[in-house]
Amino acid sequence: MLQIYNSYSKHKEVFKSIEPNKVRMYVCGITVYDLCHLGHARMFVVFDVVFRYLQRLGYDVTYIRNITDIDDKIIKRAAENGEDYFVLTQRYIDLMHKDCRALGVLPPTVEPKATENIDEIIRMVSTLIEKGYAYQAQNGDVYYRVKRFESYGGLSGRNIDELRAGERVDIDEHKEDPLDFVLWKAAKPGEPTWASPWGEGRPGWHIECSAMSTRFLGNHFDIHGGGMDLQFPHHENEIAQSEACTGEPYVNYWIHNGFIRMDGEKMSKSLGNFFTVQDVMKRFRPEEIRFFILSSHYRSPLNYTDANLQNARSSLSRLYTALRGWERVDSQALFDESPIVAYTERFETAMNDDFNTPEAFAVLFDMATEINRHRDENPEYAQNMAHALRENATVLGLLQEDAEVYLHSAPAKLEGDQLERDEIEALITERSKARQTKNWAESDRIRDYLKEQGVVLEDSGENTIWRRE
RNA sequence: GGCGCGGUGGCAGAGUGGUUAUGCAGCGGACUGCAACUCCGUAUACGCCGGUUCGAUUCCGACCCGCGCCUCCA
Repeated sequence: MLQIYNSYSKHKEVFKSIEPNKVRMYVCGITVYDLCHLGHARMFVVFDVVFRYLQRLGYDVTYIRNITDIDDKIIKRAAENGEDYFVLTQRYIDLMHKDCRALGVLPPTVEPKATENIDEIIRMVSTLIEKGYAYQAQNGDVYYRVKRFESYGGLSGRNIDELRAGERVDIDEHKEDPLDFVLWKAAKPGEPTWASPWGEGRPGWHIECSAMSTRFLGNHFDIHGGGMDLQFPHHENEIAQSEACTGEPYVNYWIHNGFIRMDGEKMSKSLGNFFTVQDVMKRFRPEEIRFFILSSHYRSPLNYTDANLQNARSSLSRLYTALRGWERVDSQALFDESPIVAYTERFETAMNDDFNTPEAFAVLFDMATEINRHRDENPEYAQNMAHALRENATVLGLLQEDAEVYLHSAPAKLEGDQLERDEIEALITERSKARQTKNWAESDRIRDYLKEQGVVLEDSGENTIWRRE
């Protein structure tokens, strides 16, 4: 039975979907004005695993992940570049998709954009005004009237008075209340705009998610996710907008992923201490990055260090090594037999506990040990265990590559020369000849040379296999 | 200041009121021409102080330290 930590209740709760066998899930994607950094990657990967695991449990999942393609930062960046905002956003959307593909992130069911849902946004703002939850101010902006929404603060655990007393609320003379937030921004010269009942303008940030989630998932849906930093005010505001608009509960389970850290601090754009996914992929395989992300629980902070990425490399190498030689055979004779099923049950128990991927990893490693242990003496069992290992890893989006291909692949986009496969194999042949004549000096010379080139040899009897490290 | 999260062995990272997490690294052994891979074995642990308990790393309280949100941010 799946349990999910609900950020709203601050407890783990048994997951029960609104409709039997169906899950409707919305996740806040990114604002597309720059390259994805590791923090974005964590969000993509974490919710990809949620998506995959819900499907594994047999749910028909509708997964919506939006793209924010109009906002202040986009407009500013486009102006700096002297290009149209939609040229800028399209470029970064393409790059985001490229990063996601590399990281093994499955496409969501629908990936809506703010600018393609302006009608829905306008409709929602209109309803909020009609119901007295919103008002147009002197400056033309439309604001949400926070004090009208009684349960405001429920998600982030704060109340309106505390927020008002907070030091960082900036006073805006146009707002009735400093906590009110913008739903529709009146046009400023030179900005992209859309026509609306309140004049030319563009949507505020929070409203797009309310509008798009409602459009694609209905008024009330199962899961809403995003980064921890979106809990307040973004998600709090979404609840206020949607529930005020529809009069129905908005979301049953809120899931928030933790941050990536650099030297103990949150990795973020504003602090400037971030690595882009592309930066890291110059030195590590995308799968190593994915492994690194899933090696800690999704709600915990995750420290970015070279050592941790190296650790992911070694660990993944161990798993692929166990899979080597058991490639994609359909035989399932033993797959359903109890010793193997027991591991899969342990794996699911781990995942059922709020997507405990580190615990799930432990099971995968135990399976790997089991394969290695029985490789020679009971190959049929090992084969089926390998099959089961791969099946379980699929839920994490890992170990999908052919083991031999993975282990032969370059772990980094090295500058300079890298030995080609043919050269490596020629050297191995040469070394084998030396070994046959017990010319150990020559044999070791070749092995040392390859080692310097990042190629490790493994002898087993007459055969020698290799991998890159 | 308000709200919240966390401090686990050399590193990373789960978990539990009494029994091996797991991975990497270390040590010993097997395998090997030597290695690598693999297997077997093994050491190192639960921030500090009290309390509850037969027994606490695990529950409760205080304290120290770190982090996050309160402002755009995954």
